[in-house]
Amino acid sequence: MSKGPWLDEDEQQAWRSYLLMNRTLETHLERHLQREFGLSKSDFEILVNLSESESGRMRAFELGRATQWEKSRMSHHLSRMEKRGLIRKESCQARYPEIAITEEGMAAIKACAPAHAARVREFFVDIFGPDRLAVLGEVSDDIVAKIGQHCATDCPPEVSGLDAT
Amino acid sequence: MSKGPWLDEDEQQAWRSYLLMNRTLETHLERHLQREFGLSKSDFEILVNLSESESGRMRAFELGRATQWEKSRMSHHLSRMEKRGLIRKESCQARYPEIAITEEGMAAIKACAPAHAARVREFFVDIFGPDRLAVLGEVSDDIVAKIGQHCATDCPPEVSGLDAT
DNA sequence: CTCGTTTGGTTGATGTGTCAACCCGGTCAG
DNA sequence: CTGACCGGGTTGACACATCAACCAAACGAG
Repeated sequence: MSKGPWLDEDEQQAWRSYLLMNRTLETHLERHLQREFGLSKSDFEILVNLSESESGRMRAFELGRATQWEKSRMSHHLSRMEKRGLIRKESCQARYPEIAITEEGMAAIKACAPAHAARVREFFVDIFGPDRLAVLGEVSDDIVAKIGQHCATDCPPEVSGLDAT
Repeated sequence: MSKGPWLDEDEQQAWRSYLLMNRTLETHLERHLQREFGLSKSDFEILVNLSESESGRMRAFELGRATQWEKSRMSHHLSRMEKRGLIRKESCQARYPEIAITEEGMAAIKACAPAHAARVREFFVDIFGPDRLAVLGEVSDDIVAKIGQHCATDCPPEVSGLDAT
């Protein structure tokens, strides 16, 4: 009953440790971000990308590429962020609007970035240490690559497109 | 500008690889679960716990301890799962209801577990390999411990309890 | 006994993610 | 020109998570 694809004890155990660590770390980081600065992880991600871009403005689908979000999620979230004054949708002359970070958004991310980085260092980077961290990075890339190649052949994202025909 | 708590290039890079891997793996696993078996990760987690218990029945707060969910999340989710027929709340003679897995729930998890395990193996366990996996498990436990101890001293979960005084 | 607290659990409001459907402007085949 | 089909983006409905407030039984000290 354990020959198939099953995980043995050790594997099971490591996998569960990993899952728990993940959840714990994620919630820890997000709670601090939220409580101290009123930003969600999602807000943070968007603001990081915008603030790192030269002009402080990007097209929505560039953000989508960078964050790997679905376009509808992006659209919803950007609307909410605009309502909160963190970004602005600028319709300039081009046919698609650009997303620009506002003063307020810039201030928000500058305020929270150091504390956030410090936490990542304290609870992740420093516990791994340089060597193991490097290994983790490599393995992570391998996993992403493997899933990517798997999906390329196996799960073309819901093509069958017939709209309303 | 990089002396404070800041992350250097390599650290930054590893951390981002890790984040991406995480998201990718999680969404990959969850999509398959959802599409092939109609279960969310949350459903899966509950059903795993119930099906692993001797009697197939647990109190809600035991599930809470096992999954680390907030009690309100648990309550909401159990209600939805009951509506879908995956579990049952049995009010027997004790004052608090027990959560029991149904035939249908049992069938669902038995159906999806092998495929799920196979994916975890293919995209995670086998890519790490036994040694690195073991290391990851240890580091994960360390991180959880560190966050735990940090929170014990630093962030007692919002005590101030005054109800409506 | 009675009041205050703790424990286990529910509820409702709100914010967020996902899916499917749709819209609109280009592009390309015929 | 017409009509299929993109790519980029929005919308609405729904599932889900979180928070705060609440409820009821059990416990403990006075």
